[in-house]
Amino acid sequence: MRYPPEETAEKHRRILEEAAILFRERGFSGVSVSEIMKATGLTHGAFYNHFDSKEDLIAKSIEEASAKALEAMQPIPQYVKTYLSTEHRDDKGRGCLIAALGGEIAREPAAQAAFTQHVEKTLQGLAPPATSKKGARRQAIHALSTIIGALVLARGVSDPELSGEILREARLALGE
Amino acid sequence: MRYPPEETAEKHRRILEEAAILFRERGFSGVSVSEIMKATGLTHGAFYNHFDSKEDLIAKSIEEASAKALEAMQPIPQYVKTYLSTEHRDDKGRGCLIAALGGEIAREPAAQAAFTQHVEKTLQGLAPPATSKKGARRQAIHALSTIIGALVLARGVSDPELSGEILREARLALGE
DNA sequence: CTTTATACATGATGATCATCATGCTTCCAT
DNA sequence: ATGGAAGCATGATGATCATCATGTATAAAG
Repeated sequence: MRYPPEETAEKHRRILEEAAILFRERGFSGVSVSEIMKATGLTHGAFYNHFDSKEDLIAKSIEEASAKALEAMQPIPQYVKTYLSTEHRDDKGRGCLIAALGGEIAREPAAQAAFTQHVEKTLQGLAPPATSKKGARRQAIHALSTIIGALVLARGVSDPELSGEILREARLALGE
Repeated sequence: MRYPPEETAEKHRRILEEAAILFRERGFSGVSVSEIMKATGLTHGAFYNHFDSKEDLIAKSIEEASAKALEAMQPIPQYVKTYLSTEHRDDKGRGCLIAALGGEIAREPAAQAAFTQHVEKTLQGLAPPATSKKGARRQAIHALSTIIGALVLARGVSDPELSGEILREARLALGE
């Protein structure tokens, strides 16, 4: 049956939200369209009323995750600290898009435009043009690269001690 | 038909080699068992004479890629330079295992033991206990994290200028 | 108050896979 | 030499998907 536009828009939002979480948790190919729809309380049939294809959803869900991440950004020192926490390491679904999906995005052309925007905006958030200090841009690239790499390592490694060491040492190497 | 042991061993090696390349290029779920076998000149039927399952192959191919990577290791300055080159960025198949598959390995329990070994050995290669300088271990973790993160970013971004900037600035931030 | 299009559910469809079953041929142990 | 098993190819099997087709109830347009 037909539904009022607000309800439809709300469902659309929730599909995006669930997709953004599930994709970060299990990867693009690790989650089926059906699962995403089920997670939002609908069935697979409704999917194509909201998106053109799974690829389309992937691109849009990256924008969704990006927007939320940019809202929560902080100056470098605090950002590094929360980014390299064990809580972030253990909460992929709500965590950094880049660390969770960067590798797969490199193979998913449909996702790269949104990803590029996200990276550029994140760098600008870390090195505000207002500050415009010499080397601020380089420092942003350096810090972002380091925390992403460290998080990927800390998540992939099965030894909890090594995982913790990586987080800690990367934090210290970035000065606190 | 039956084949002499040397031929069989050689085929086994080539399956591993092709798998290690294809997985890095397209991800674990992006490559089928059939494709890998075809790439080595065999058919899918022979696969289970060599490995227990695809998961088994994944674990073994990580060991294969790791061994080759460790052979080619260098002291940090040179390592950083070649790691953050556009050539490495554009040759995922023969490049760093961690940057190409780190994200997926975090979701593949069967792969994590081999991955953990690889990370630990790489760190030891970058911070030789012989050198045993204060902070060598931290420096190794820092450098490795940074180059991995930078490579993931440079590969995922569709703007070639941004991609190049990331490689360059990360290199400079690590002191040339 | 009709009419129409929308949003959804259920149920195909066709493709892709990992894995298994079978049979043939050749190596190897006896 | 000979019986058995190894190594491979071909061809199931069954599961999982993305996507499409259809029916239906209702909101919105006229």
